Amino acid sequence: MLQFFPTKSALKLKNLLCRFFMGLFLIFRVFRAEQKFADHMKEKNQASSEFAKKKTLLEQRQYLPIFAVRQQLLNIIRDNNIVIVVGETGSGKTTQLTQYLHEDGYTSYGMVGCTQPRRVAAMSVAKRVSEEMNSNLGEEVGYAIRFEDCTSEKTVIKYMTDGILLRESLRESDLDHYSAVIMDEAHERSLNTDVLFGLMMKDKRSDLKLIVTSATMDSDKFAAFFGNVPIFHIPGRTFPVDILFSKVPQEDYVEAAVKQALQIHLSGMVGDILIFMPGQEDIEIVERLEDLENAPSLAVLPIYSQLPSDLQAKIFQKAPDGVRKCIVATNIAETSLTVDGIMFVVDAGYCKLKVFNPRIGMDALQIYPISQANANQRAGRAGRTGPGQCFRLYTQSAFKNEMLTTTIPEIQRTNLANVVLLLKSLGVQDLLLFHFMDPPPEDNMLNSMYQLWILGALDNTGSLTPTGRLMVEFPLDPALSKMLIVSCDMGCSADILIIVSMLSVPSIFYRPKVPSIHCDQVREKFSVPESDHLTYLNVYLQWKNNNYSSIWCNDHFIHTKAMRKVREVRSQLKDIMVQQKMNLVSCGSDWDVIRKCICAAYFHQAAKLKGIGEYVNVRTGMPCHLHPTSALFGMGYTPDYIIYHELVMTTKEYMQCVTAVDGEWLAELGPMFYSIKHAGKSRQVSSVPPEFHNQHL
DNA sequence: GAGCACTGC
Repeated sequence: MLQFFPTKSALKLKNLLCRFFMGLFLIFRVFRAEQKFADHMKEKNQASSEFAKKKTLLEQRQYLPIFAVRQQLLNIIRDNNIVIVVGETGSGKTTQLTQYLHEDGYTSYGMVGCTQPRRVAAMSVAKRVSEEMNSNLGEEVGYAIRFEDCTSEKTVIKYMTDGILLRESLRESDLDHYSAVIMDEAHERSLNTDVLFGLMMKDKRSDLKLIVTSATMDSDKFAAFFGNVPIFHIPGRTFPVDILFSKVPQEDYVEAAVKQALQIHLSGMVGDILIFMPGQEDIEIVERLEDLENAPSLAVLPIYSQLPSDLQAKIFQKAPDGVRKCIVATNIAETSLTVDGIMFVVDAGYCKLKVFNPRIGMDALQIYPISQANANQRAGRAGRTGPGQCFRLYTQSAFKNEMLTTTIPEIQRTNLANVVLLLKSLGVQDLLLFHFMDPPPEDNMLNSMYQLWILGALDNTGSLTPTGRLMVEFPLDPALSKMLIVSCDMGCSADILIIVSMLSVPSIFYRPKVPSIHCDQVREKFSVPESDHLTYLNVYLQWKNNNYSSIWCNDHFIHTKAMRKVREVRSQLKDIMVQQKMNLVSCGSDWDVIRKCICAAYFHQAAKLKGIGEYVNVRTGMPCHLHPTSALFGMGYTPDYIIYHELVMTTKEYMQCVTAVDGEWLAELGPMFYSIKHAGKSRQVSSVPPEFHNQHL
């Protein structure tokens, strides 16, 4: 790095230059107006500073490991339509590959597209590359993420999230605008990446170059999937990390992690510590590390996605001199954010995963051992600024014999209703024959098709109905799209639009670590006793009445960031509704209409009261519980029938976001499920035998 | 009377 000190000779030089420019100034003044001169100097200064910047950027580019193999890489891409690139951390693949293809002429007949699994990555990489190419962001180099299209007609290099490319392929299936597509970080195997993989194999243009980047572990599998295509290896530039395994299995990983961190801290070695924990709860326990009096000058900083952003920012701030940072993180720190200065990683070896069970239509959020790939990624976090150490709180044999090499891809453990709808709209006839790299369980596919049939998106032959076609337009789960579509006929679309937007954003309510009665009292002000959905509507309307104020949010224990996102989602959905000529009307204060509309899209997720505060699933008979955050919880108001938005298994089977409905609505709106049984005076809704359902699969 | 890893359109 260059440093400038105002020495004597430098001051002399400055004086000389000043005189020189003063002289110039006087001469110019004779011929030109002052303003013109100023403009000229401005331009000149800009040009020279840009030259300096360009030079250093060019030098930086040439210093990257990928530069040494540039020509080889371009040759192999020229000779093959699909190439797997293994690019280690720090190789420069993400910023350079696109530019090399541009320099090699690929942008003369189409764009070079590059997908990223995360929005921030797409934005920041595009910014960097536009600087390296000496152009303004959004011109030659641009990016596109949800809610933000920063590209123009000039754009030749386009970074985007994988979801954007997937949506684009809906509109033009052969990706005509592109001459080359790079799917970066494909080893993360996001749902969108996996669907794109299959589509790329289905009917790929013969002149489209596809470059898939992967980690070493998956490269052979990737190459085989795409038809034994070549693998190209780019070395990385990171520092070595010593890996130390636990000699014996640890019973309590929280305690073990705290002990290990303390040992590092007291050993006198310099550098910050990063501890990986599975969830928020464990992180809060580890924080008590700070209380240990014998640990001087240690700053314990938690980080997880639900943490308010001002507290999140703390991990990036420099600690005071002599203070060591000890960051306690979920797997958010594995890929999503990078902290410099980490020399030690303490890895508990667990993470939380959401796994979908199609048989009962329920997600289970559970703690699982991480995979070897995760473990290596975590260890790598210690080697970014210098040589590091990674302490694994599990044995070497556990690593080798008990951990999977890679994590089970999302497509095999998630509800596929959305994927099925998307593929159907792309004209994929038999989904079970679709070319997935790792096919999802058949049960899962059939269940999703069944759910789409219930919602009227698929007909009895399994083809897309007009309703289904309309549902594809919305970036929503099928039941939510359905609710929006139905609401137009029921005259409450403006209200449902808000509810759908609220449901598309996680965690609206903020609960402080030390729970206060005040917080609960404030919350009760919004509560609509018969419905969480209506409670959400209420919150949004009140926020709107308070001019979308963030102070109002803070005063009412509501996440401002989440509410802003709700507003964005609402506006995007509204645009689609207008475009699809769907009418936007509010039913005002007639909230029964809204409840009925919710019922029309969620009748398949209903529960019946059985005992005090106990519910059973109407279809499966499985006991389900109201979640304690529900407006209906412990209110003494227990309706006979409710529908739920989501069923999640944590410590119990919990229904999240519920609304009271009339039993008769269920029979009326979901006749394929329910019939009214007349038993004396009272009428009961009963489930239609399941054999009936199977006729349609 | 519970507690929610992370993404994305």
